[in-house]
Amino acid sequence: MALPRAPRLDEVARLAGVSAATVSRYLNNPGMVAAATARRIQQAVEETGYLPNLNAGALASSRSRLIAVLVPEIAQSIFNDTVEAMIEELAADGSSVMLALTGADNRLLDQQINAALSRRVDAIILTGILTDADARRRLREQPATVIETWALPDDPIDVAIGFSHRAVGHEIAQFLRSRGYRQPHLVVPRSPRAQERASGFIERWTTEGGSAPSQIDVPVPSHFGQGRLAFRGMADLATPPDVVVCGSDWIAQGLIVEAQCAGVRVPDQLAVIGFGNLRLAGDMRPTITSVDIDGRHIAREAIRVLKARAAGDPPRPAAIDVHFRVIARESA
Amino acid sequence: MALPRAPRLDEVARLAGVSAATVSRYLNNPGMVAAATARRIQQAVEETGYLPNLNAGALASSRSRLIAVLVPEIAQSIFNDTVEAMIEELAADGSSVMLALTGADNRLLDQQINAALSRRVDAIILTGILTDADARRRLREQPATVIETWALPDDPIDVAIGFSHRAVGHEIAQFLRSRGYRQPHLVVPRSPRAQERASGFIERWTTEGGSAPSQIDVPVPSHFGQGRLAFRGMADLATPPDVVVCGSDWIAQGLIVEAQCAGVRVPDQLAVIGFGNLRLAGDMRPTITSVDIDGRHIAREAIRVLKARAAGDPPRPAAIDVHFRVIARESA
DNA sequence: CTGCACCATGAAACGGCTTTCAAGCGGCGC
DNA sequence: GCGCCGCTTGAAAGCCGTTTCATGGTGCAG
Repeated sequence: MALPRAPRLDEVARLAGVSAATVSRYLNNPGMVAAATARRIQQAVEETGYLPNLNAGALASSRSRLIAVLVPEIAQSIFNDTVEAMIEELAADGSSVMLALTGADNRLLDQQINAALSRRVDAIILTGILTDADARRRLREQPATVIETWALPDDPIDVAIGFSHRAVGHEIAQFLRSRGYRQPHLVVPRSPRAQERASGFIERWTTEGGSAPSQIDVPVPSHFGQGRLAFRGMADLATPPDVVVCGSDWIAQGLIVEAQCAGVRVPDQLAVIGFGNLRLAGDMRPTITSVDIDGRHIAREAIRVLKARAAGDPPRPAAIDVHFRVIARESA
Repeated sequence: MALPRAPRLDEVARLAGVSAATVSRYLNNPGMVAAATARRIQQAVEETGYLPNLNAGALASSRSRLIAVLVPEIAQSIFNDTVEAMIEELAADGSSVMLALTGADNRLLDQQINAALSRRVDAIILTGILTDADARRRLREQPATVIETWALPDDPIDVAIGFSHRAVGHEIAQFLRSRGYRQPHLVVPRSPRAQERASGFIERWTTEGGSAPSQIDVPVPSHFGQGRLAFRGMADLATPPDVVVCGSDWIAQGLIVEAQCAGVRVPDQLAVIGFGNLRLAGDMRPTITSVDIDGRHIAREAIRVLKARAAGDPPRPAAIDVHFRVIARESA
């Protein structure tokens, strides 16, 4: 196991018969060097197996090509599709992702922001993270681009890419009314986003003349087991619902399983709608009506912003609405 | 939005009335400086809001405090618990994680290894990734610690932390025999690990006098929908099974749902066992018998190895067996 | 009191790349 | 034939820490 020191830029340069500066230019901007020189350098790179030291590069250029992605957790997260798309798109663009977990309660947010800033990341992408006034101020007062995703705050820290959770609530209310449901029951995770969707739903539902829905709150992160519990909890309701609006597809799935075990047919006796349009929504039996969020779209918009900034665009706050779609399936 | 340049080490030093070297020592090894000096430095750090530039630090010390974690994907991954534990434990230890996705088919493995090496990561942790001879050679010929997890290869690249998938197969066979099942059917994802478990199962099952099980292979990543399909596929079998051995809890869950829809009672008419012991296994109705892997244990062992190496331990290959446990529940 | 060991600290030399500045060179318009 | 322009390239000055080596001072044994 011989471990010869990794080759350096100047060694490649010597081999190619040019200066280190030229090799650097070739690597970062191939068009800048003459074609013949480029060929010689490329050959030297291959011959030595040279891999640039990105730490040195980051130090010299104050551009780390490292993006911090902060999420509460990944074991059971509705954001995983978005995060996966983000990492893939960034990798294709030549950046790497530093993934940091802030915990469901955001306990580690400050610490992780510091870690990201210490690494001098080019950008911090927040997904599904609530930031208090203090954190927002800190994030505003630093040079990296900050992208909030999955929501559209009134006062974005920098750039926000997401959708209106309130509008989702409206749309679900609209959808269920159009299908003729009368008595909705809400199962709402204790997250600001989910609460906002619920509030939007109630707003529209009652405006349209519906009677106030019943509601139960559940802990985050939401998961299958909560759906089961939520169904059992419904036994206590004064007026039995004809449709359950679930804060996530997992909850919807658990609720359907429990209903079926109790002999309640879905959707004939009880309709169910989820949120997130996870793969299982289309796979479940019955298939689950849900709300689709295009994570890849969010990811691509984020990259677009980052590229624009890297190209010198003035950092000007923006809110990008990526919308959402109710996907009607069997369950509602 | 004023963006004054980030404070530097020497500014903190001047404010504290010491040299930059001393501040550096205090930050990396507080015990090295006198108590009174430490207090002054700490105060200066707080006053300036100093955050060390880890790129510069990495360059100077050739220690990046950055660990690359490579996984095939995260949207639907049985490794997420392990990865989450890994990131949390590493963060607690002061390192950050660069998460890279290699794709279900490992297509991006080479590219991601290069990205990690370019960042001069302290270690590369592979989870659920198959490496061909070429990749293994490359990984061996570089200075970073390489940790393979979730498996115990015969010839670890460097350190392996995992369990024997073959032994899992043995254990499941043993377990099902002891419960009196006679006719198993295997639903096996097309991943080397899953195939190895299946092979171990068959080995033990037939050795103990059981008749050869039927088997169907399914694509990776495995998910709920495949369980449903797998159940339907069972209609064609010559001899109907009395227990289905699934390659993941998701498959098991999908299979149970489909069985119930078909009027087949689980486990009375058909037993099911999963793998991974995801949270939903305990939440499903009926609860799913599964095989538990302690992801956090794997993560902690990995940290232990990294710390030992950082402390100067000679890099000597090792295979650490973290074992596994069959969790008996209602479904089998 | 001397000498020695040890602790706390500072000065300065890197670490490997980027980028500014300047210069060489060939070509083109006049 | 001259001057200017633009394209390539090189030299060298950073970027911001870490670490080695050296030094001054302190305490303790003899």
